[in-house]
Amino acid sequence: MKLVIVESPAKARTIAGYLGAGFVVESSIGHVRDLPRNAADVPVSHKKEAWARLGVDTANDFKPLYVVPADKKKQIGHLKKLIKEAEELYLATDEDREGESIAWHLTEVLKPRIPVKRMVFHEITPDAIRHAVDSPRELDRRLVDAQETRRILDRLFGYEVSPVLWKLVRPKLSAGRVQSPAIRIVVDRERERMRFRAAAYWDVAGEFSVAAGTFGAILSALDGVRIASGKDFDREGGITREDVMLLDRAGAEGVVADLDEAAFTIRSVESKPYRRSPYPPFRTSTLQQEAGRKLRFTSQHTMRVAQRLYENGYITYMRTDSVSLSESAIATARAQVIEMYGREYVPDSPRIYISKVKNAQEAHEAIRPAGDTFRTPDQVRRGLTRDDADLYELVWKRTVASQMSDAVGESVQVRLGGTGASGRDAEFSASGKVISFPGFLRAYVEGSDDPDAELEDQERRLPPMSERERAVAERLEVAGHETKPPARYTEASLVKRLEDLGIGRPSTYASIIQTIQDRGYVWKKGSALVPSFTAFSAVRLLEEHFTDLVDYGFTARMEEDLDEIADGQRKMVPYLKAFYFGNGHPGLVELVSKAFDKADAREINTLPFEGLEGVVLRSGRYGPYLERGEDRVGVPEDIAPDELTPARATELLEAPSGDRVLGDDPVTGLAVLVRSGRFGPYVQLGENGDGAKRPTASVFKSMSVETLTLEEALQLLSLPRVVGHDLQTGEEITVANGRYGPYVKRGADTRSLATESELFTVTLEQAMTILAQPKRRRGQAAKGPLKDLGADPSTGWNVVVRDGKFGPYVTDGGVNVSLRREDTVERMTVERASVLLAERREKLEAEGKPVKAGLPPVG
DNA sequence: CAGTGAGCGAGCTTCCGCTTGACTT
Repeated sequence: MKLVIVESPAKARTIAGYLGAGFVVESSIGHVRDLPRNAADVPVSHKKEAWARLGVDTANDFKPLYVVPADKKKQIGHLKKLIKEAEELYLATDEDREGESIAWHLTEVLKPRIPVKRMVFHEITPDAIRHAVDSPRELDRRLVDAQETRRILDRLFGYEVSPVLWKLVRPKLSAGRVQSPAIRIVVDRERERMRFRAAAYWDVAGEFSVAAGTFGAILSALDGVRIASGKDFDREGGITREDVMLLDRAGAEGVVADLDEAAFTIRSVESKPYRRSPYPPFRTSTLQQEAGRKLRFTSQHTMRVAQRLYENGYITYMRTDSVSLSESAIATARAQVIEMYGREYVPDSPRIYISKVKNAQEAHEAIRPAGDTFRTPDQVRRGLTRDDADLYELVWKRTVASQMSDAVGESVQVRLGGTGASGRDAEFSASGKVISFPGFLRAYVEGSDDPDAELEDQERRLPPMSERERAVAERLEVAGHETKPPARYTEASLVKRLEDLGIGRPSTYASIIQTIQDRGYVWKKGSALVPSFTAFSAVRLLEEHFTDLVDYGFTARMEEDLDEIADGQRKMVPYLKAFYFGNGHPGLVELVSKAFDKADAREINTLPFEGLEGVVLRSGRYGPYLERGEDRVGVPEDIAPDELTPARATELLEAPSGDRVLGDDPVTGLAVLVRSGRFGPYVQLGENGDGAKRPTASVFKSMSVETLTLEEALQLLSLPRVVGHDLQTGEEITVANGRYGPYVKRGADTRSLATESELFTVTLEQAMTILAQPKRRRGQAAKGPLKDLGADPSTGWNVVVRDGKFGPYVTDGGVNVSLRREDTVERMTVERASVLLAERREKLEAEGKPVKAGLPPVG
């Protein structure tokens, strides 16, 4: 028996059918080993290494630590069993960097003692598979090196830079080679929108009739001077040309009045041949784009549906950057076109598409209907859900159209003019398009992100007319226009932009979109991707401190370097050394430490906002807020950054706060308010305004905001209360409500009170009694140790298990250490605790921190 | 982002790219 391993189970099933008896075809289900994802993934043997956090030994030639992820263990076990019965192993993973790497990892994990052959194919047809089996090759270690370099670089980037964001922006944020430029693209577009100033312009639209019919035309020039239109303005609202005339409403109305009785003549009719070729077949990115535009699918939904179609044999593999079709697929497409539309709808020779995508690895075919004869959408629709059938139809149409003839026709440009009462010459123009042979357009028209552009493709017929023919203005109307800011990215257009930059891979486009939303960098408003204020802070930090890493060309340059590693012109270790430690330029380590030292959190979290004197926009722990002197007001989550105009900001700052006035304080005459704050409801004496501090007090938990009375509020505001003076020392004793609840205080000495109401009732004697008691540590003293383990055999100090805010821990009175994941309170022994404590002491010493002595056993 | 007093300590978050089921609700 010969064992063949491919990446995908569905592919394994297909190939098994082609190879027949004597072969067992199985799958690896993607990568089988990877760097440890987190501390829990690191094997015990390596936990102590300083580099365990990274999973890469940066001091020793970046040696990676590989582990088999939990969800792959079962399959690896299965493969190990199979290999025992096999006489030969064929590694048939994709022929690209990642596929070669999977093949190598398989040999490392399975350790086969039988002959191992590497076989590759780019299309799944019986001939191609047979040929691949008959002409195996060796594993290409240099290609594996290139993959390993890519993997390590991504890990170092992600795991070194993310902590900088945790410290300076917000915990749990992330940075990476792919996601960070993606966020930057979205933020950059929002910045453009914020800078954008609309420009208004007017023109005149006319309806004209000639002998053969009527048509619409737009005023294009007055006395030979071109009328300004949308393309003549820049994004700051300025006009970019001096030789055009800008019409305002009055100007446009003047033109209409002037032309009231004018006679018009056709001045020129120019026609040019029109020809368009079909689009190439789908690859992952274009499938996501078109499914987004035409079916309103998200990238993720498109991929889920495509996966289902693939597994059930409807389409070929859906994660591909290739646009090429197998010979048999081309033949099938052409035959289907002839059958459905006729022979004139296929060109004489087949169309061959070659990928122009940066970094294309071309391990697969384009996405097309599976099989040697394509089932038509009508044939499959019955057995499929609506979404499945719609996506199949899209794939089918695009594939068939890609082998069809060009669309051919004529485009026509007409100019006509007349003289106004004032003697001023006015010229109008109109354009039309007539398609004489639709070719591929019969089957497929690509969608567009821009609705105006979509109209461009449509046929617009003009009536036949000739030069010097008379035209009558049936109607002339003024029309006002405004320039529009550049549109926000959609999932589809962001995927396209990333692909154009060579960032990300077909298998990751959908997850990139997901990640940047999960991290709170981007949110969706309809189908538009809107960057959060956090994204602005993060991008700013990265731009200032990791300029090269978020450069849009970084991945493209990395890919060139990886190609050189795959070619043998360059070596992995020196490359990673230069990236990490620097080489004539600062390395990653230096950039990270500089960012930690120098970056100013306050500055990074100050966001772009202009137009209001004394008002700044900041991003804080509780989200974005506007600050004006003492006043602070939160910015609602659903406001997009470019919508926060000075007018909107003023509105927020002036908005009634929802505070309730309970009445006036009889002593000061000031208003008493209930407000809602960070720590819950509180009462305040006097309105904000002059910057003076206002006394406040938290509303007791036993009180309700709705029924709170002025009397209760005044009582609350009477805190802190002086209870009296210490009978011995004369020190003042007060009671107050603090962040840990009610307490009594004498100098620096404090004790908690049991209830809030005691704040009003406690007498001096009671306060003295409470203060005389030893300080109770919350939890510890109250609950006592969970378990007493007795004397540590190595130190002699008494060890107990206690419960803390981070869960159970052992302590000898000097050093504390949390129980590990594998420990439980019940199973804890003094021997185990002794080991944990020794480790902790060692670590403290290594970090130069003081190690406190423990306490001996009592008695 | 109202202000206010402590204590004893920890470990985690995160990358990109290959692939599917196995989970829970």
